[in-house]
Amino acid sequence: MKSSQIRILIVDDEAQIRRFLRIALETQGYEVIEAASGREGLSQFAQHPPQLVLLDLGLPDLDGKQVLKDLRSRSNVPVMILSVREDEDEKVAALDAGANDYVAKPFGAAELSARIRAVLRAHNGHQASQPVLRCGDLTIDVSRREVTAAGKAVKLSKKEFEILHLLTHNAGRVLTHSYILHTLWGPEHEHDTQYLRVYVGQLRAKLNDDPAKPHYIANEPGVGYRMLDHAV
Amino acid sequence: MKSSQIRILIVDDEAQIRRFLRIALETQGYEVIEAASGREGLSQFAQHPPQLVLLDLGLPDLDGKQVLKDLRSRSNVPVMILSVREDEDEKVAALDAGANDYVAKPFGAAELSARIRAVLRAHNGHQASQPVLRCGDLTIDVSRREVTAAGKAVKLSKKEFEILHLLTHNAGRVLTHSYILHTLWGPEHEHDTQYLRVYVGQLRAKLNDDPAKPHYIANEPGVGYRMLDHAV
DNA sequence: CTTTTTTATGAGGGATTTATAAACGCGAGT
DNA sequence: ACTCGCGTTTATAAATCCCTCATAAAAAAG
Repeated sequence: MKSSQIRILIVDDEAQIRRFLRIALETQGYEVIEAASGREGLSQFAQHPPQLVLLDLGLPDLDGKQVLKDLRSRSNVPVMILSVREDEDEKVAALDAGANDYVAKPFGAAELSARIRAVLRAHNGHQASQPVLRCGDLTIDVSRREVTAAGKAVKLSKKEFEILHLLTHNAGRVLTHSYILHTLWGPEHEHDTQYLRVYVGQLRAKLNDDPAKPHYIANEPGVGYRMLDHAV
Repeated sequence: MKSSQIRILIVDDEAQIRRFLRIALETQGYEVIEAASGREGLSQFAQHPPQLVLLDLGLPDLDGKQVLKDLRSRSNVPVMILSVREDEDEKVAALDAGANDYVAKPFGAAELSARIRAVLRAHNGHQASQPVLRCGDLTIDVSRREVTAAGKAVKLSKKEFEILHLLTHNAGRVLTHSYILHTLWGPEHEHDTQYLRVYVGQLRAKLNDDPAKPHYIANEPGVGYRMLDHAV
């Protein structure tokens, strides 16, 4: 079994920073593993090879640059340096040692995410890889276009997938009929509510969902539909 | 093959900055060409394709982001944004629009050079990184342009090879018709879906692949194609 | 309780998408 | 000039999906 979920290794000795990064990255759909020291980082890297490494330069045991060197000796995985040091020589040294980017602390979560996307995009070759959506026992791998419900793979048509994707992306919120229709069918079909009923019915059939006691898609009479997110 | 010298295009309306950059880059051995506006930048890009673009966001005619968009619609050349704006949203927007790096003015010449090296390294690295691609019982030797399926050598034409290469490089993911056409045929044939059908048919014939029960190339109706990666 | 609105679901026709063969134009090489 | 391979176009049958319609159940309103 291989999902296209992207794994990121954080190597930083400050637990607070690791926490902050983990939360920021997991909400983006990334899988996060941590290491509090250079040696642990290298060991983690060997055991669970990540697609990207976030590396702090100030580590207790090994120097961050040494860790980078070791990584580069065995892999060309993208490495982004996170550091408090604003020294230009430091940046140049790290970048020339093989780092793909150098972000000075403090940094915003949004900028870091965008830089991660940029680095991954450059490395994978142009196509930005999208994360895996999860909602209860439902997983949606957008780039693979694969859906599993309660462990079982479910084959969906294009429109079915679009509806499920839209609902899951806004899990918990009620999406009005007209909003869904406007988004997926276009403004001219905003009032063709029947379209939706048919497709939601097909979706529920494929997901083994009972409209009377919905596990996934719930109906809000007169308003629209919503994806249930019982305890994410 | 192009000349060994690496060409960099600077797009910035301030002559002073262009001068500063030109001096800094030429001492590093780069060939430098300049443009003072967005339109001139795009025209220069078309006439003398550079290996890297340094782009200022604040241009007199076109918006910098529009220039980036135009560049991205026809090339995946590395683009680094130079900007006085430190706004985080601005950075995120530029990076997500396809920029490879975002450097805030004022910056040091040494750091800029190092970042340029890092971006170029990452860009060149990913092409030379995998000399032979493997996916199931399919092997693709990129430099030799040789393909074997289930042990047997398969002779492919240029376009057939490009399609198979692109699909295999993103094995598992669904690549949309328009993405494949845009990448291999160019933006103007983005909607000529029939091209693809013919070539995918030829590929499947040469690979002995049955469209009804595909072993290699699977169709996602209404979306695109994907290479199957059963248990890598 | 009756009426009206909203929802669920099955089934089939029509339109779109796909697979495949085959013809055409073009340049490279013989 | 001829052939051959390749990329492009056209044509057509088959497969698939989207939409429509009909009907029944459920919910809301009167």
